[in-house]
Amino acid sequence: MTTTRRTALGRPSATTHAEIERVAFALFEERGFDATPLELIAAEVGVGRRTLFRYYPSKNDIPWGLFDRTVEDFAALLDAAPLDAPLWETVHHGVVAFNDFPRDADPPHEQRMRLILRTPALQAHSVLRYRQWREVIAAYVARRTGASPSDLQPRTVGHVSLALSLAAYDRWLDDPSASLPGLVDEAMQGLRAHLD
Amino acid sequence: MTTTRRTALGRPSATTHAEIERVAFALFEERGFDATPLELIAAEVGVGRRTLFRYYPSKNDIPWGLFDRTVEDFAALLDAAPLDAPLWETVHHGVVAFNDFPRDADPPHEQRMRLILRTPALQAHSVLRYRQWREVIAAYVARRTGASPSDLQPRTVGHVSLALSLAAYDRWLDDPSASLPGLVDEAMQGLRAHLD
DNA sequence: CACGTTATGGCACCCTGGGCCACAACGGAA
DNA sequence: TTCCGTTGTGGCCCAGGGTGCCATAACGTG
Repeated sequence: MTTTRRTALGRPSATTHAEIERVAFALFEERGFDATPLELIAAEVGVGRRTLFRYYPSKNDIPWGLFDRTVEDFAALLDAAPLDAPLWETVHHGVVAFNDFPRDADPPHEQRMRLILRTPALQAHSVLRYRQWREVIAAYVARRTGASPSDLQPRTVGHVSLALSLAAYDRWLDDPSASLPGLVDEAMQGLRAHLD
Repeated sequence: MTTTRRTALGRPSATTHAEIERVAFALFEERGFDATPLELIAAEVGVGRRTLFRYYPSKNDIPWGLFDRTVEDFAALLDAAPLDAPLWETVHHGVVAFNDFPRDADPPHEQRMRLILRTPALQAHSVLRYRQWREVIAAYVARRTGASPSDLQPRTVGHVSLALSLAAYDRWLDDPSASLPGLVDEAMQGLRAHLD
């Protein structure tokens, strides 16, 4: 994305991802996602509609912020895990830790995830974003077990890890006072009990 | 949908879901989903573009055929299962059986699922369609355990069941000679082994 | 033959997204 | 100071999905 270039060469940017995000979230909150045309966001930010597409590939991508960055962190987090624990535990702890978001995020993590997971268009789009996240898990499992990332087992673990997270988010949005990582852990315990 | 009315009252329909599906699949196969405008499908079927929207709510819904119907069957299938087996087994067998599609479907199940799961726009849309499917499972689990369908456990089982199915489909599309229900079962075995 | 009923489909419109391109706004070199 | 390369902007135009509105076509019935 746009790391603040020290050597400002060429015309300076008219806005920032953060600025667009602030304006967009305010409007989404006020009028709803679907009822907020990009035209309006652009006007509010003070840029042309065309310019928004240089900051985000699509309207659906605006609420995600720097998710790509977060995915890289997730991969690093898994790689840094000790190898003496059982594989499933390592993966699970990674997933739990991943969902421990800073409380002072702006916009708040709850608002962001509520928007994404409760707006049909965004909920649909989310599978495309979560794809890379699943692949990080599949790649890790494959490396630990000597399998290929496209084998059934690594893919299954990727899909199931996402499933647990989504179930936890579902609950969390119903009652945001609960601990999100705690709910992910609880979902895993529930699954283990279910399969026992 | 349109069950063939014996008492034809008013103007008769100009086409059928089956007809649209046939034409659409042929065009999707030939030019790809994104590169096939509804305009073209309509022309080929011999109706107006506007009319297509009276048969399908969106372009994304065309490939799904009678999935709604299938969901009802799935619910019935779970309800008919004996109560003496462990809950997880009942659910799992339901999921496996659900994925045992007739070989003579038209268009072939493989072609349909390949289109849906390998086209990004359709892959995204699929979560909206699979929602009801997940809810059938959550409702069943809730009924069997005395919980609420919106509790964490039923939702988790719904999400995880879908995860297993998707992992199996992923593999199956790579190698369609394999048995799809077999792969779902294998995914479940893999998960159990993983969590052990 | 008129009438109610049901489906069609044209028209106007809004919205997302992308190609194209002139131009604006910088820093640096001459 | 002026010119130039670089980089971001944003207007214009178009394709395509999706919706509301409404006139009209194509039936069966009385």
